[in-house]
Amino acid sequence: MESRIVNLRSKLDVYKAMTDGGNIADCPVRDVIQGLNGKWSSLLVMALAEKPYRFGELRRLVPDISQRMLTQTLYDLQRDGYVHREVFPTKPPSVEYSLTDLGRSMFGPLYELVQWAELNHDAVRGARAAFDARI
Amino acid sequence: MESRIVNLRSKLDVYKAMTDGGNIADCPVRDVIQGLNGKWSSLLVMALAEKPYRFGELRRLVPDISQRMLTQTLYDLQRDGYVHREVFPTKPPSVEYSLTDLGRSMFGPLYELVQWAELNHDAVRGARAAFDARI
DNA sequence: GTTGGCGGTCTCAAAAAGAGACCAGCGCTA
DNA sequence: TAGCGCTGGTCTCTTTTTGAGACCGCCAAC
Repeated sequence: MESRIVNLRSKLDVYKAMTDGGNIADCPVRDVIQGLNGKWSSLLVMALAEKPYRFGELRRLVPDISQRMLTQTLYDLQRDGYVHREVFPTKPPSVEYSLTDLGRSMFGPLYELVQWAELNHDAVRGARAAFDARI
Repeated sequence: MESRIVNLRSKLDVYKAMTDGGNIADCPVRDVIQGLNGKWSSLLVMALAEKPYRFGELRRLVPDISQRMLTQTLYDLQRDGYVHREVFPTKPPSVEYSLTDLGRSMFGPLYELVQWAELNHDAVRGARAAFDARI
């Protein structure tokens, strides 16, 4: 099984990849992860993995995002190659956002993490409550 | 294959999990993901997945983290149940941080994402460069 | 006695995020 | 024809988060 091989590989390998062998500050892996760390990035990728959406649709889909942050997060995702932006010359012009191949490829691992969160949010919330009670 | 089943499940399912079926704002999945979104969280989890570390060791291992953020991120990770904090009554007292079972369980999916980043950072950096050149 | 490591806390400045007003262009309605 | 709403944004202002670095008591070695 592939997953077994993965588990047998030293965790050190990946940690080294993340720290670039001492040159921690400008590590490419950290650089990439950083781009996904934003408050809204993963949520928007999850939404666009379902189907392409237009700006206003995303806005209504995620009502607690500000227009400013929606613009900026989509811009960043586009810049990093996860999202494609297409303007249709209708009146008024509409703009559609969709995942690129790279975005879809990244969606795989992200999906795993979200699935883990779905399975374990009770444990996390429990830990949080227990921690807060102990204080 | 499990992964095939995963791919066949509607992406909508997971998106719905992340959006809590309309109650997007207080969604538990988003809540959990949010705790991992910090700038330093994933890096520290990667480090602690290798082996337990003490405060000062982590500080030296990640030289560009401020002491303040190291304290706070470890505190948050501990609160969410990913990290265990143990004080040894030496002189001066030393504090060891290690992953809990929950933390190790979360490390799995996180590892996948980091591995993806390792494989694809060239593509991301390329996309970024192309995007910046086009502007 | 002074220096250094231990694991932090505190303060203040800088950066990022959030709230919401504002914009041009067009279609609809009154 | 005057207003209104929808399109996808930008601009400004305030609040929150992060970063840089001084400071803390304690003890051991020099």
